[in-house]
Amino acid sequence: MGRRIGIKDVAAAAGVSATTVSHILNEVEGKRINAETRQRVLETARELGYAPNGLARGLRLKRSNTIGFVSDQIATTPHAGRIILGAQEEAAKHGLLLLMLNTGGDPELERKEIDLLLQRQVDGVLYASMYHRVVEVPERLRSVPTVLLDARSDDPGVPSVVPDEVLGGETAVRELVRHGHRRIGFINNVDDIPATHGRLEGYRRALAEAGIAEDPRLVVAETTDAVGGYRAALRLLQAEPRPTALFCFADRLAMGVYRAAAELGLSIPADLSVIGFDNQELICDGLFPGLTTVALPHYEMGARAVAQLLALTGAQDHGTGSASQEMLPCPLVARASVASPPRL
Amino acid sequence: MGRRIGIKDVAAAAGVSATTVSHILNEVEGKRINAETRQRVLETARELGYAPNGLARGLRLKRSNTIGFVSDQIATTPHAGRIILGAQEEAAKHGLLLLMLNTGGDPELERKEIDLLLQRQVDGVLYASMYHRVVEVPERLRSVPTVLLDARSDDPGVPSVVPDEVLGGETAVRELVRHGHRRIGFINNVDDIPATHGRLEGYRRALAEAGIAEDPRLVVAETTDAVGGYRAALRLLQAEPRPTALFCFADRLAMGVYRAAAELGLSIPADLSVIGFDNQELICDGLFPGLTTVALPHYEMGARAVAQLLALTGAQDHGTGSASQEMLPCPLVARASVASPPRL
DNA sequence: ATGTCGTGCCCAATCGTTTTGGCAAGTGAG
DNA sequence: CTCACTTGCCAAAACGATTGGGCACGACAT
Repeated sequence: MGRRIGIKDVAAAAGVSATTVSHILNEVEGKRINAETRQRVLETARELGYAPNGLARGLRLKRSNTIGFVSDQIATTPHAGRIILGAQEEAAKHGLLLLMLNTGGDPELERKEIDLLLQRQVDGVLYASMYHRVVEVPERLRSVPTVLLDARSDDPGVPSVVPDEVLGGETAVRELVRHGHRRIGFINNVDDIPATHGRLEGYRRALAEAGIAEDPRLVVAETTDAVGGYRAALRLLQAEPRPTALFCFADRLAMGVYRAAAELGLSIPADLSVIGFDNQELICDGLFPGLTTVALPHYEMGARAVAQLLALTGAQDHGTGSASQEMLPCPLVARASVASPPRL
Repeated sequence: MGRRIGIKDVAAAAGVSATTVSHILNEVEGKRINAETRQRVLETARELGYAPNGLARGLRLKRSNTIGFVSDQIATTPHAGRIILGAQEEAAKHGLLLLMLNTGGDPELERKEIDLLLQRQVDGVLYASMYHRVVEVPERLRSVPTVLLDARSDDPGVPSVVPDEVLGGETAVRELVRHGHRRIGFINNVDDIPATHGRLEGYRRALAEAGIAEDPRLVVAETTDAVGGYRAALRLLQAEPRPTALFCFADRLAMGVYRAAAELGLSIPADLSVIGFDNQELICDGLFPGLTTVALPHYEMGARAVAQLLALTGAQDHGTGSASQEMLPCPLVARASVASPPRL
């Protein structure tokens, strides 16, 4: 079991000092190296398959080229994988690796785990939430550049990346308006979170923009699951005149809406158009007809968060400088559940 | 911005040498320390909030307390989060952190990323697949303890953790038999992967065990999505006599089965019992009635894989020794889609 | 011959730990 | 008083990289 080969091995093989090897491999400015020597060293390094020891380098440079990914539950929610993926790929582009860590929402555990991260000398931390919400940044993280992911802070000095809920709501409703709908119901969520308020606001803006008066009977709030969607749809579809389209706070609600529509003998999209939110492929593709929806930009959020972190660590000032609370648009994903309203 | 405090700071504050502090904090055997000194050092360490520098320690110990988690696409598939979670939590129990990395199935990228991991001196690698399959272990990983996760190798020397597909199939069909079903259809997958063969084998064993002759017309293979399930169900439910229960290779297929049943005027579970596989909560809870299914033990697989890795690194021999190809059972998750068959 | 300068390389210190092999002081026996 | 032994601690050498400050040598001018 041969020891991993180190810089000294290369130096010895090439007949120079470790210093010189380091200068060459790192292309240090202001150091004069004979072209021939450089060539020789580069070649021996390649032949020997030399790769620097990250720990040693990190120790010396006080940088680990590693960023911590702390999340409450993210690893367990379905679409969250794309956040991780986005972050990981963007990080990889810059030679960074992600140290994953799930707190399960337990503050005690969170404290311990963050300490573990800091011990590992992470260059920065992504503090991610499983759904868009407002959080406090743990005290421990003050000492290291931190970006909030799918979460934001009340302190405007803390950088964050979240979806633009308002614009997302607008996008959904505009799509319905575009197809000619004027009586549009909205099944909202009941929780007091940014998405609830934001999407409602977007719904209203899109209606206003189209010159449609809001009918309060067309907005209901329900628990965000299929049963909630079912109940809400039954209620909404009793209103007179009956709405020709429903905007669901979440795709899961739409599952219930489909069932309600089937029971009422309404065909989607001929009699009723439905649009969701989240773009959970399992649901959207599983329903028939396919559910048109608005996607949360998970991948992009992950990527942007890493980019922000990089900007932060680049700047000397941790915090006030280039920190920004970024909002990403939620794109429409058209499938087959939206059509023109039925002729009366 | 005060420098992080190191072991020397503690030593100075406590009036002893760094050596002594190290001995005390690491509870080194065979070193005699005065009880009073020990107390004093422990206290100053706590007061100062000392935490060892992981990089320095790793460099010295040649262990990074970090394990690499390499996956093809895992971060993007829905239930995969639980694999990560299981691995992460088990790792955390032993003070290990997970370095995440997604190859996207690109071998070139995979090679580069694995090199990155090795540079970081990971203590071991979890090589995970997004679905149970047979893989080759990349050459690069030969130099470090590796465990396959939701994948296995043809080389029996390579340890791995996978779900027990056969037993899972048996579990599903037994549950139907237990409720009195004797005509049980199976909608299988079309791909040539272990799950396809395993679950079919399980189906057969359960039938045999119950003394039911297999009717080839009751087994069909379809693409694993709602549309496939729909088509397959229409076909199966035409057989005479009509099956009273369907076992679906995947929950997604069940979505289509529900639709087909509704169209045929069959009520679930009164007229038709349905059982799925995967336990994708989004689907199982979203369907009405809730889908009884067999769960893939994602969390446990992640945890077991870490445990195996630990066993490997403990043993001196990388490979042949305690390496095992482990199969985990898939537990039944009962909801509301299975009942006794209708009286004829 | 002496001084000056550029070129090409290397020495040694450093990062923060762990660990080996001590050493000084105390204790008890002879 | 000397010797042997224990107790409690510490100095210094790793680990593998980076880097500031050289040093030796040859070329060229004076």
